[in-house]
Amino acid sequence: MSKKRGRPLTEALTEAERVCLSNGAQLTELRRTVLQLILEAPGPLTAYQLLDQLKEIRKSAVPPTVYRTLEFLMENRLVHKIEQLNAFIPCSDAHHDHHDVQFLICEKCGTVAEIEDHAIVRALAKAAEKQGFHPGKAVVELDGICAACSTSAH
Amino acid sequence: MSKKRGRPLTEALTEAERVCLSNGAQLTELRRTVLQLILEAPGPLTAYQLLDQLKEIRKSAVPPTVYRTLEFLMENRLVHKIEQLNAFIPCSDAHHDHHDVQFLICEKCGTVAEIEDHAIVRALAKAAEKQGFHPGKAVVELDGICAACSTSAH
DNA sequence: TAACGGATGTTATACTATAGCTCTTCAGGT
DNA sequence: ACCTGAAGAGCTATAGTATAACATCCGTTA
Repeated sequence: MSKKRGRPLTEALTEAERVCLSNGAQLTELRRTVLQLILEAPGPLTAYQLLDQLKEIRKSAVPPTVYRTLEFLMENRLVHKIEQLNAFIPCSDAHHDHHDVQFLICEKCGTVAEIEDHAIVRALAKAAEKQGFHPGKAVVELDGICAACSTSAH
Repeated sequence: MSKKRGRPLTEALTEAERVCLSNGAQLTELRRTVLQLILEAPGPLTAYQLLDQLKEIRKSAVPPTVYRTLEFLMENRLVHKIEQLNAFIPCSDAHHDHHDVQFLICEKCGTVAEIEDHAIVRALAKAAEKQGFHPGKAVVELDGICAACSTSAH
């Protein structure tokens, strides 16, 4: 799994603080800790992987602790859930529309890339309209092999 | 939940038989029964809902029974899993490319419509190519309100 | 100080899915 | 007829994912 992240950790956390403030929400120590674990991970983390790590820091952590925290972080657009994996990744950009994002899941290395492709969004909207369907959130997850894994020959 | 289905039950089952044969697979009584339950349902069924129904017919049914059967039915393109719901629906058309299908999930009535929109497929392929990503299967699930629910005013 | 709302603690349980081994059946080769 | 191998199904146990419901703590404000 590649360790590359778009932003340094502290910058991402500061940004998260700002986002929460502007949403009238508080990034408490627990929430900040969980977000940090997700940011530091080389790939998607399941709730229970997160729980195991969290327990080392916060003895009282149990499943509801992490699920509640994840719910908060998702509401505030700081993390995404990957439905196929039951796992969570940091949101790469708090500014884009949280509902119109797509994921590229590499079956080799396990990394998940987040993209925001407007052609896809438009195609989805148009297809929905054709059916008289009023769309809310879209789940778009592509499985395959990422660029790095397909060039490195094995 | 609307009860409308595209095809009569027996026709769908006959077609399923044909598909399995041409895949060198056998639609056994168990598999046929499970498929029929899914076809008759007004909406998506979870594995355990299916299990409960199956138990009334086949006393020996346990979770692996239904999961194995579902795996078979998915491999043979007879059912789809809706990732967001952990639930299963019949495939509306065994002929289309099983990987390039999209779902419209109504939050009001719970029905799921299956579509095959080539503009979406093309947009996905293009976006993947931009990233050097080699796509396999795509999960595309749109949440929203279906035409029927948005016209009937409530 | 009382009342409240948000955050977290705590216990229990519900729901989803798979591992791994056994047993039967049936087709194909001898 | 006999052996064998592969597919299907039975069976037990357990792993993994998620939520309900109620208790407690704490800071703000009426």
